[in-house]
Amino acid sequence: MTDSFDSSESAEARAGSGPEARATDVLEALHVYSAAEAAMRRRTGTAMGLGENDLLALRFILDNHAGGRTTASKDVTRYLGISSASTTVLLHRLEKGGFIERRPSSTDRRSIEIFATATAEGDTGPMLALAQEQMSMTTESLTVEEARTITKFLTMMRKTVDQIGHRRPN
Amino acid sequence: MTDSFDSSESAEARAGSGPEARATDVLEALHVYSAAEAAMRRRTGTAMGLGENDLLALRFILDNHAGGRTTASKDVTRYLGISSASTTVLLHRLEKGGFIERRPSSTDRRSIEIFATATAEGDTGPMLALAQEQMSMTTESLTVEEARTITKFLTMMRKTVDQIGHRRPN
DNA sequence: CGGATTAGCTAGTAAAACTAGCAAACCGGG
DNA sequence: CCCGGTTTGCTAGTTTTACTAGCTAATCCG
Repeated sequence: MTDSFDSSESAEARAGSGPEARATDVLEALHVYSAAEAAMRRRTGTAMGLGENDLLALRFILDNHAGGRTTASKDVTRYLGISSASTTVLLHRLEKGGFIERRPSSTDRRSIEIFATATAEGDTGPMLALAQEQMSMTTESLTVEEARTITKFLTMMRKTVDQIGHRRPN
Repeated sequence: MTDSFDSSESAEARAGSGPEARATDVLEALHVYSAAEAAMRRRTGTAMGLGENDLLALRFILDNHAGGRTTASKDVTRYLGISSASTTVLLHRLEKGGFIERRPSSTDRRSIEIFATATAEGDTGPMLALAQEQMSMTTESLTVEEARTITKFLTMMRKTVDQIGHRRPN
């Protein structure tokens, strides 16, 4: 699938060359990674009848659940960057599929609280957990220094990216 | 938009705590960045009448062009991981928009060669270049050491991710 | 209290992917 | 040489999924 993306090896191959080449290498590696991740999500998603955004939303909800946080519709909306209407339909889709439950919030009667079902934990969980675990193994091989560098870099890049092309849905 | 992703600040805030916390911080930062990038691509794309995959394809073609390689329909198909039918329509869309030209291949008469037009270079270029430039500025502030660390990490992660989804959860 | 804002929903529309299936060109064994 | 199998790109019709517009109910705040 993405195995045919020829440019991928060049960044690694050049990973120790001239000073100007570095910056583009990083960008290219980042870009290649993004493509690989999207492809992975597509594989995983279609394998269990979910779209890319459905999967992202589900992971988001599971992550929140694991962290003891409840998730609301608006959170998903903001996380995915789609409209609130799309989010409604997406959540109904996940509910009908038996992955989540929607209960009215106890504190805000306009809002809903989203819970992942046992199905989502047991069926999706392993699937995502496997990915998560393999990725964790990679990150845990990093030194403290390296981890800090990478985290700082990614946060910087996120802020940069957030400022490109301003638009506000809903 | 993604500025409201509440979990985002935690990775940065914790970026100096325990050694085990680092690994998850890196993963979280990576996730958050991915979401931000996808949102950015969505914004940029709709701002110039192109979808996410259109933009990815165009960048792929421009990259190939810059590297002296010609692009065929099948290459785009494999790169994006979509069906050949979708690729056909996508390319026709880009052609009608004046971003690419499709010429019959000289060596294989079934195949076509895709060329980016001056419009794509001059019109899309700046748009993408702006993003690229801003991101470049970020990457260029890195030291050699940091750049190497990040590139190595991203490449490792890509390899990990490439192996996910070719397996069965049950 | 009363206007403004926020959360979620419905309805209808548009974009973009999919499947199925086709014609032309290419490749390779007999 | 030639005939079956494969590859490339295409059309047609369908499905998925996000969008816009606009609504109701709840909450916030001056």
